[in-house]
Amino acid sequence: MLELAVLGLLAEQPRHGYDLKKRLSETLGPLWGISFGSLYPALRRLERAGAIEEVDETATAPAPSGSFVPTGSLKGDLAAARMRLRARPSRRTRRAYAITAHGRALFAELLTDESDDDERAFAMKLLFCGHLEPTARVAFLERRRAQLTQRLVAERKPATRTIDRYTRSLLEHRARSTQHDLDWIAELIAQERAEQPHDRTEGATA
Amino acid sequence: MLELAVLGLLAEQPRHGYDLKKRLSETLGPLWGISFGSLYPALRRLERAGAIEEVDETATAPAPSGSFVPTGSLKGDLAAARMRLRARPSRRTRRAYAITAHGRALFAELLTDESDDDERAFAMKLLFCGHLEPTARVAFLERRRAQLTQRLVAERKPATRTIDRYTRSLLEHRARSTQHDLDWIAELIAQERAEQPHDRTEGATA
DNA sequence: GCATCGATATATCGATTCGATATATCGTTC
DNA sequence: GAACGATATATCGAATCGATATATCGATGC
Repeated sequence: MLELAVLGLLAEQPRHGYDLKKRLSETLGPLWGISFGSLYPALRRLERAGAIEEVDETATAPAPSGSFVPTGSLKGDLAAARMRLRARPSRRTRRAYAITAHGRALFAELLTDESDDDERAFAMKLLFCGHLEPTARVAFLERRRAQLTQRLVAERKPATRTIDRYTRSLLEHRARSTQHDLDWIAELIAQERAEQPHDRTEGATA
Repeated sequence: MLELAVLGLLAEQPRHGYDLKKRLSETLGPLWGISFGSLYPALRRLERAGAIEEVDETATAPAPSGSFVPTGSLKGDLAAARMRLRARPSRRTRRAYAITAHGRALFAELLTDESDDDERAFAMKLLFCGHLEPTARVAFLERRRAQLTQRLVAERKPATRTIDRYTRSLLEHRARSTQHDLDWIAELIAQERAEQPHDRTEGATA
């Protein structure tokens, strides 16, 4: 699962481990945040699998090297050089990784894989579902909706045994939370359909 | 954390592993449900620590051992024995565990431990917070409230970087969910205070 | 210059948990 | 009495976490 997140971020641009961790932690929050203890092993797994490769950090996005305009002023050049240095302050043998062609294929595969649909996987996939075709994206959201609907049915049925007051409160709250999630997904799907009114080949709902 | 759940359930009555798993899974749901791969090791850890002990399943609640009246009739004894067997259909060398005095102390300690306050721990503790003193229970809920309040502050502040549409939706939904959780906790606290209007030693809120 | 400090950064360890799997036993059915 | 499905214990490998170790850089103060 973590692989998906790493590949998704590296699909945008090369990054190093600490950066990946920061991005994921601030997006996923403390809950579902990842730790170094899982990130670095994951990076090595991906590298071993040929999905990512270590790259020179100077070779990153902005523009091909030597692109910044020479000002002609020494002072200006110095300032620019300092800026560049500031932009990549290399700490302890920083190792940047870039995604490979094989990595992109793996990313696409993980993104459409239906066998690992737990809470975490859904959140991760949603973050990157912009990479999916509109049709596939709706299918992904519908899958989640079906999952939540099914869960809600199970949660709505009254408990078979006598339960503690606090337990009951927890159960009730959880059912409400599931309903809340469901409404959200339904809203997302509605937005998708509004933007893609065509293509109704697969008869989902009415 | 799993230890807390096991001890909490065994505090009511002796149970065997499969039973514990069933109870916890149906209460905690698929999310936060436990697996055998963690339950059985946990049972052995607890047994090794002297917190639980294996007991004869016949020695459960109803009455102390040797309590059922010897009928004097061989036929009657046989029927009674059969009844007892039927009452506890022992599958593959079923092993029932009971909590020990030391286990109860450990349970109380885990229940009031403030160092492990993640989502899971909160749900688990809430299930058993009926065992706490009203004061301690309110403190526990207040701790959770503070935690959620803090999280909400972090989630409410707009993202520093430009984010994807789906990412933004996820972030917004998460903030709403946190608010939802917060309302729930506030309600629980209000109920507690309504029932325990005395004791306002520690000036929480107004 | 240079000592120190805090933020950045990679890495590893032990413990915990999960998911899958193996295996045994019981009750039921035919 | 064979076959089957539910009950039940157990273990394995992989993934992850939380803590910790270690290294490097930039800034500060002297």
